[in-house]
Amino acid sequence: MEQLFLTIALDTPLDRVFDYRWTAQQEGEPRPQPGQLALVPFGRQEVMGIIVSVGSNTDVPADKLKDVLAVRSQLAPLSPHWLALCGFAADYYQRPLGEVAIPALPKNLRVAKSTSLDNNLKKLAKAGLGNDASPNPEPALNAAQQQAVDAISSASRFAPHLLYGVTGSGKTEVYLQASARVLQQSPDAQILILVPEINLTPQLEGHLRSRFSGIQIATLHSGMAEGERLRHWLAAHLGQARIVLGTRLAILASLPNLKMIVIDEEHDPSYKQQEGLRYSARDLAIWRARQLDIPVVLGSATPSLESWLHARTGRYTKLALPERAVKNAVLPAVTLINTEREKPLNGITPTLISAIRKRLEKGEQSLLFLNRRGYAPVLACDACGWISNCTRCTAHLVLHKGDHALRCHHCGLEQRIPRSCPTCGNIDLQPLGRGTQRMEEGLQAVFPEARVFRIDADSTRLKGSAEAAFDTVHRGEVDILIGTQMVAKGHDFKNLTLVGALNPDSALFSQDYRASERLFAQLMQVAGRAGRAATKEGGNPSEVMIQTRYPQHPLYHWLMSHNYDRFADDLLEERQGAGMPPYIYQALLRAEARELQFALDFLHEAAVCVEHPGITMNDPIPMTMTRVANMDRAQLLVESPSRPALQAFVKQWINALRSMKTRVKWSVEIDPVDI
DNA sequence: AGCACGCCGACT
DNA sequence: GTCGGCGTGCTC
Repeated sequence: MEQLFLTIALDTPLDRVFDYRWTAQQEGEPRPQPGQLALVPFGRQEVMGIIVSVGSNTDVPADKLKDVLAVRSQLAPLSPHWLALCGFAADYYQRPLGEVAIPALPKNLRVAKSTSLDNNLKKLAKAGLGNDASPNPEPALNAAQQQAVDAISSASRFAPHLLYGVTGSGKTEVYLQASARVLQQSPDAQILILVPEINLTPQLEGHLRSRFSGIQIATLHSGMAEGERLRHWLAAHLGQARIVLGTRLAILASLPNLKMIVIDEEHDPSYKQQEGLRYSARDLAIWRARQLDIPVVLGSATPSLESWLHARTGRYTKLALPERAVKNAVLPAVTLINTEREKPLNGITPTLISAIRKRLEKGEQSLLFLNRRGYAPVLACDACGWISNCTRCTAHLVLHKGDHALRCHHCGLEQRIPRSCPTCGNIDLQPLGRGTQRMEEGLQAVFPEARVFRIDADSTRLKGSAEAAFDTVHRGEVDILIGTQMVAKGHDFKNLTLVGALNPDSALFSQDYRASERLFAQLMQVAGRAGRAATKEGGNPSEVMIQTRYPQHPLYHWLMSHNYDRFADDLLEERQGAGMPPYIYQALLRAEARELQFALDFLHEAAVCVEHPGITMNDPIPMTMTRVANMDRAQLLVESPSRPALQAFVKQWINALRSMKTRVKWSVEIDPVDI
């Protein structure tokens, strides 16, 4: 009877692998393979692990060794490439392999029972995922699009392309036709397409289905039911699905025949995971493409400064789509409304009001963008100065009028709206500032005959309701749409000819140096919702109006001339001069404790606990929002112009921090985005 | 991280 | 007398 020892990676913070004993239970039982999943006893629990190697000896004493409970031999092993990808991510983000690889698998694969796996394998063997959408022919491309498709599909090796074009310039069509060529080149080729948000998948998925009728398309995102998630993951893993469309988590999908990766809106912050393993799906995509020696396409109207720099130095090939794909389409005119000179009434200036009225008269739609949900960001007492602060966070409780609640957007604390001031009893409490709910109410009062509609995280809390809400707008059942950044992405509204940004200024002077590039991208994106039907010959000319107190700000200057090139070049120069990313690399040590001083003390100790030549060690500082959910948070930023030097330092540092045995909760983030 | 064991305070 | 607080110790 064959006796083997399996080395297995488990989802635990312990930075090592574990050996288990395996004995063939019956004649002909298949030998376990690296990359297969194995159920093992661990401590007092049973957990799923990944076999990283199989051997006939072990250093672990026999009395400590336990037996493997089951090997999922019905599932093809995960490929060495996939394990290498997880290995790279683990190494780069400084986590154990198992903590990266295991959570990347669908939950139903990690449970003790294999019934869901077996059932889904059976289902896929019988019918696959199917795709009986009626086929749609390829439209003709303009010259720039054609050039882009040619460049991408003629690259048979690792080749990063930055597809640079405004909303409506036809980036999607380039993805589709480049994909078509790759799929034609080999009968089992797979393509991975990443999008920033779940909201965007249904629309693109529809395009893909009809263009690639008969070809199986898997989707992967966090909103899927577990069974469905497993089925789609398996279709990708088995190579049946030749196109995989998903959000950032899809970058860790198993794709045995991956031949091209597309990252749409590559600058989007949601590609950065903000909890647990804080990976950048975009960066992992680049690594994966290089490892497989395949092309990767990064698409954006406002590329990240990282990608912009790479395009300038020639590491990435820049493919520009200078015009809107609709023949003779014009970009919307961007104008500024100076709110110093023209005071807004209830958050909106007379100029913007009359622009909306004009659209109403013509039966066209208007979109108002306000990145602040709720009714008012704070409730205050005029008499004594009380304001609605969260008791657990350094934040205000936001007034939500519809459900009569004060709610903290950071810890979820919820209270009923007090009838009178909790400190002085004054019954006349005033909402300060304006959120989307209050704007909706105000607009309805100004335009009682208009159909005013709001889309934000609150109005679309229920599953599927976001899609339904967008459909309502598409069907023309809305005159004035008010929304947060949710409305800025993906959807193009045919009858929309006016976009108003109500209060974008706050990002101009933010602590976070990345805030302005995000604002530019956001305004550019929201502007792109309008006017796709407008042409030089007529149609509906569309307009973007921005209410601002700082009309002289360079950001608005470049935005009005649709000149991201200059904006990005200027920012890069600034960053280079100030020694900031993408010219240097950063890691952030975060600490949280019941009291701020504990966190700061820990960080001060951490700052001196190892030698750090070539590394800039900044001062520990409390986070901008110091307290969240009753924990005080502080951070320590370390920087270096050399990525390998920073990596090596952090590795050492983490070891030293582990042995410090503190009660402070800490974590290290590589390439942090919001500091 | 879980999940145990372990030794000191207020309760049926 | 027990239920339960969270300190520390271990996981092949």
